[in-house]
Amino acid sequence: MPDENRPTNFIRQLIDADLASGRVQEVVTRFPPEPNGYLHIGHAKSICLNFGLARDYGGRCHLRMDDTNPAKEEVEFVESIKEDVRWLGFDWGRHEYHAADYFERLYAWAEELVLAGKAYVDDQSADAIRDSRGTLTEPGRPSPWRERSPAENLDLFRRMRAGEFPDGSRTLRAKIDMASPNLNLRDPVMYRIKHQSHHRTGDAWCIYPMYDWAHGQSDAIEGITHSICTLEFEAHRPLYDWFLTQLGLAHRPRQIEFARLNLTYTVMSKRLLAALVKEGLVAGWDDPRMPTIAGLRRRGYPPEALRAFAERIGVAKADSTVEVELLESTVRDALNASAPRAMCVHRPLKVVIESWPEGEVERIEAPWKQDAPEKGTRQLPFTREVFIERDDFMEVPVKGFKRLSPGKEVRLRYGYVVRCTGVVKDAAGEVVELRCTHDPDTRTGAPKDGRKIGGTIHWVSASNSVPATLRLYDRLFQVPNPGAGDSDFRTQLNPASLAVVEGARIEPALAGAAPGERFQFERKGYYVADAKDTKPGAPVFNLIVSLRDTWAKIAAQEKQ
RNA sequence: UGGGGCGUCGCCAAAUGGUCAAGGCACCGGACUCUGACUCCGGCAUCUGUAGGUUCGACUCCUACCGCCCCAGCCA
Repeated sequence: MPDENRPTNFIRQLIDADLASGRVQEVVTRFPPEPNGYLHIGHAKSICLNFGLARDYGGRCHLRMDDTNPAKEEVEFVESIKEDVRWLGFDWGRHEYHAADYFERLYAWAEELVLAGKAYVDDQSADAIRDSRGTLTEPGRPSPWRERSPAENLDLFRRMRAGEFPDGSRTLRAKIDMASPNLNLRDPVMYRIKHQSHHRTGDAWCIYPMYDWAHGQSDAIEGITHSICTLEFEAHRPLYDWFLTQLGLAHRPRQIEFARLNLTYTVMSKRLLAALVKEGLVAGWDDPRMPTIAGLRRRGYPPEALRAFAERIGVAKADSTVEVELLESTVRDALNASAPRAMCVHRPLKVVIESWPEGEVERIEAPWKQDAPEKGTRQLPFTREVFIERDDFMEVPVKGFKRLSPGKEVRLRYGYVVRCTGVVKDAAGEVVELRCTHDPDTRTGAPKDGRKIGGTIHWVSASNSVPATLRLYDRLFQVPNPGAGDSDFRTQLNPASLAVVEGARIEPALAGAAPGERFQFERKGYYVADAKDTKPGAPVFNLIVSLRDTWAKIAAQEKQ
């Protein structure tokens, strides 16, 4: 039964009604991707919806490869799809199916329709079929082959299957209504001839079923109760139902349509995503800037964040575009709860603490996560020379600046309060080093005299830190709706979507980060050790999402 | 244009004839803070595409209009 705490939606209400009326006794859904590309976050919405419904209603969700077009599908995609669904946290158990496994059954049903005079073999070319389909306002014209006898149709259809005819020479069409205002009902094609081997059935077939003919029947075979798909299939529903009715199948799945996900600053179509990859605009399907599940995984997004996101955006029928900020907020939420904290200086500025004895190292024990003592601690070596963030020093501080500037104090997180006593510049006038003194009484608490320390900044030991490569990712596009109208999304790419920082310094405890391990680099953002490129001794971290930065916002407003 | 859908706060999205126009994100204040993070407090639609109508009462029913999306693949 539905969970009272979960937001309702129209699909749950339909299911509730079906259950209440006794139309169905259980809930069986399916996620039916075509294995012709990588899954993206829009698919994640559908996966969470279908598997989530099955989970909440104590039913089941099937994973079905909708592989009816051998020209586009590959096993590589089948594998990536399974990996992605699993990674998202869903389990289809033994219910993995392929539309291709139903080819024989579908064929037999097609013969039934032929015999019943409800389908016919059409010898027209694709062009001729298009020309006779009519337009939005004019009815179509019947094919000259529409009135063939069932016997002749059966013979022809069998010979189609036997491979007697070349590609495109004939089709099997449902005999419905060439004057229907719904174009999908104007004798839709059920089978086309394609002498092409299929990733699953090999060369067993040279005719392949169309989506409309395969989908509803596949649903029926599997006992699907609610066949959930996106809005563009709404006009196909009468056809979906027509086939089921003609076949007189006992089990009647019900098709329900919902609005697909759109995200700002993102493209979601497989075509555009493929173009980004093919044209080398990104580094591959799993480039961390891609909205593919593989890309988001490599980026470091935790699967629970994607699930929470799906929950937060809801399900409805109105076309909508969700702001990426909502996704980012969900990711921060998940990571804030789980990620250990650590320190990483992105653009190091050397600080010499003149009051600290040369060569002395104090090992400071700091928690991995302050509110989660069970996560343990790590040691921070405090030394005479440390690095701080260049941005955390201003020679002439603007108003409101709480970090370091000449004569002022800041706390080095988990360490001491230091005061800036000098600034060293190079010939060009660039600040290259700071001189400071520390207050030895401030290691564990506030200064004895009660003076307030406004800011705390992160730091690493100069001698006991490790260099790391940082990959700072930002949105791939600089416009909210790339490709809108007749614009070319290629011209809207964000040139700063990837910035590589080579000279960053991380605390020593981070040196051995395992690929895929996530951290919050305090005051900066959440990072993940890159799954492919991070190596012992040469760590590479990807920015998952930055921390909210109120100061940056204030500073930006001051500027205007 | 024929058919099918959809229009509630900047973005999502509840509400299914009875003072309830939820909630989240964003945004704006403020508190707290050894992360300018997190957390916390407060603000944010007299109004539900528009115009009429029905009703004691309408976001929810009716009518008309306006706007947006989908359909003319032997793609899914």
